[in-house]
Amino acid sequence: MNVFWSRGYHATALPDLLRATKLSRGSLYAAFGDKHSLFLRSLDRYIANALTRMDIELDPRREPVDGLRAYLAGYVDRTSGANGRRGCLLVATAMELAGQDAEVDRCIGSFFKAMEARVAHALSRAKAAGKLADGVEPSSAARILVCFVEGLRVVGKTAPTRITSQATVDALLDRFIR
Amino acid sequence: MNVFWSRGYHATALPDLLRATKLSRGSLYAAFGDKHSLFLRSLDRYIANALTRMDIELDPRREPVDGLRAYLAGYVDRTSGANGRRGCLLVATAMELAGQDAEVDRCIGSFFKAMEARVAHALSRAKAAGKLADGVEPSSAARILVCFVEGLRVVGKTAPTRITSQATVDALLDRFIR
DNA sequence: GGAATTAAAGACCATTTGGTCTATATATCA
DNA sequence: TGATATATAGACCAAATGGTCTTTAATTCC
Repeated sequence: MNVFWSRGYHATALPDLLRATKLSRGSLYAAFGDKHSLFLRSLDRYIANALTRMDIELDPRREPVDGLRAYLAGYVDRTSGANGRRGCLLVATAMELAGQDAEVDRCIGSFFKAMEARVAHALSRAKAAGKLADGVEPSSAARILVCFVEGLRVVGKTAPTRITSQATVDALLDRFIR
Repeated sequence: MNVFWSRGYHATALPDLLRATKLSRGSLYAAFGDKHSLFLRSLDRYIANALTRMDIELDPRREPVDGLRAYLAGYVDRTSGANGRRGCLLVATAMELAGQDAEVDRCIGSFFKAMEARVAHALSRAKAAGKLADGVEPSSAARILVCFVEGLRVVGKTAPTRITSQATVDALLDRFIR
């Protein structure tokens, strides 16, 4: 997973994968079939990680606003410094392969939907608790947040400065939270 | 430019470029040096197009809020349907090459700064005209908008539905405009 | 210990990659 | 028309690509 993450699909060559998996050529093909299948497994794993992380951050037993703060703080972290420069396997794959690989399309599309649903759920709990600013509607606000964090990852590739990311996140949240 | 735009740097092979430019191998190398230089020229052109488009949309002689609406409408358009699926050369390049190609880093970093500056300028004019919601600060709001639109491009790769994009943009603008 | 299974190393393959070079055709200009 | 410059087509190149296969080593099981 890590190799694809750092370099992208096309830029990752077989030797890179062999080095990373410490497998021989034969064993790698016996275990995973081919490069594409291995990539799909990596992507699945990456997505599963992201989703479980969100489930922790946005746990229904926590204060929803705290959860959203934690969720966004995670993105600040992942778009700062070396993490930022490394980028995001999901966004990179979306830009590199979406529209040309049906399987990838499915994975990524469903991930964005799942993420949006989780954020929307947290937002509606926040709304029920009277913590949302007037006129904020959870579902569209969730879509805004999803776009925003993915955009952060893009901008974070070239300008991964923690303080401005954090300030930007705070400013955004400020428009939604009472 | 169009070939790189549709397929990305690594996925674009020499034959693709020959077909697109209608040049022979020899002529292409005589004219552009190599694949990398040609790519850089494409990227420059793409960026120049984007910047002049923004200069029109956010023209200081127009109402700043109208300008911002036009600017965002452009992104709705570019992230919907076939346009959305095609994606964005800039975002794709950021994810594919940033951090591995100094020239690309420079181009993209300066583009984001330029875009942010233009948006910030429009926002501060809007603020001066009393059109901004309380507590909105132009520079951080500009950063938010830049991240948001770039995120739209990412999400638009797999879910390029115009109505939801438009609704999301409207909902976001609603948090900033009085 | 010895047979059988498993995995590692890497030779090997066809194809494709980016890039060069030569031979031919086309256009330019005196 | 005839000499010269220009651009074409495409042969050609070494290197790298993803993928297979055989040979050798290590492990497992009886």
